[in-house]
Amino acid sequence: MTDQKRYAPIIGKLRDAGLRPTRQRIALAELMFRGEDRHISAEMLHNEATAARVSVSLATVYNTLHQFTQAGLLREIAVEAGRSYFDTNTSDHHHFYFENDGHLEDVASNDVVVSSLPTPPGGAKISRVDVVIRVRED
Amino acid sequence: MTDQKRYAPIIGKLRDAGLRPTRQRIALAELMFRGEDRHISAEMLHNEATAARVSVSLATVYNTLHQFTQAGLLREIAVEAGRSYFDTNTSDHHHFYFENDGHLEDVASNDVVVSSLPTPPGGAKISRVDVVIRVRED
DNA sequence: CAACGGATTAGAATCGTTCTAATTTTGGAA
DNA sequence: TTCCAAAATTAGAACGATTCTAATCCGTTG
Ligand SMILES: [Mn+2]
Ligand SMILES: [Mn+2]
Ligand SMILES: [Zn+2]
Ligand SMILES: [Zn+2]
Repeated sequence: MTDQKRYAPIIGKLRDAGLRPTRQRIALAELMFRGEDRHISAEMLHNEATAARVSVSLATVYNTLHQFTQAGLLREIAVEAGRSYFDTNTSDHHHFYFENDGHLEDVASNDVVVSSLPTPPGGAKISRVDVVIRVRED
Repeated sequence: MTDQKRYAPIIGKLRDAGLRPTRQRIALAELMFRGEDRHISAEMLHNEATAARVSVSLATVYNTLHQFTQAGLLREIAVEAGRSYFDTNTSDHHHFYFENDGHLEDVASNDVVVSSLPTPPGGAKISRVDVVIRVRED
């Protein structure tokens, strides 16, 4: 199987998002979007790329994460000051945050119900509602 | 009126929290807790202290914010990676986050209802539930 | 294949925060 | 009061995550 075929879905995804399918973006997308949904930091992704013998600079990892986010392929989540996570699950859902080790897990979408949202002041429009359930183990 | 009397409530608050009422802690508490509830960053508080001609190092501002948080006088909030806010309102409530200028506002406590919280995996205990309603103006 | 513009890169720079080690202040004991 | 030990403050260095710069590379289009 040629790489062209192997990566056809990802290349299409990138093209649809208006992003050139470069070697780096294809490899990073491959790493992030294969398998299950993930919550990944820039450093984590950079390490994974290195482990997979994909040579990408950290700057490109950041560029790619932000471009993907802007294109709606990822969602950026801030739970602790200092580090951003990027969520490969862009559907409407909420999170457990494990304070012990700082990782995130999805909450099954119907397991949190936010009823009765307030009207934002001054005619502002709601762009997103984030529910973070902070938990501690042991 | 002597300073001793003027600051008596704040000094009591500090003592109750097991913190020595130093000049710096009294001044910072005075700045933060007078007036309405606030969502303030370390840099903002340091600037306010400077403007009020209170000489405090930035390190002490950070120390104080963390000590107050640990003592339950403040609550730390992360809405964007890179910067922490400290909330003088420690009661159970949620927030609007204005993406335009990055400021926070309280949501009247009964205006958000989170019904049916999920059980955390692996016997973890919920320590807090944060709801952030991201809004955009204009 | 040429060429233009977008993408990548190494490394420097920036930013918020934390750390270090020296100095000052506090509160209690004598 | 005076003295001391512990706690608090501080300047500045260090840190970790992220962003910037400006040189080089590569994808696309003609
Ligand atoms: Mn970002
Ligand atoms: Mn903190
Ligand atoms: Zn998620
Ligand atoms: Zn608040």
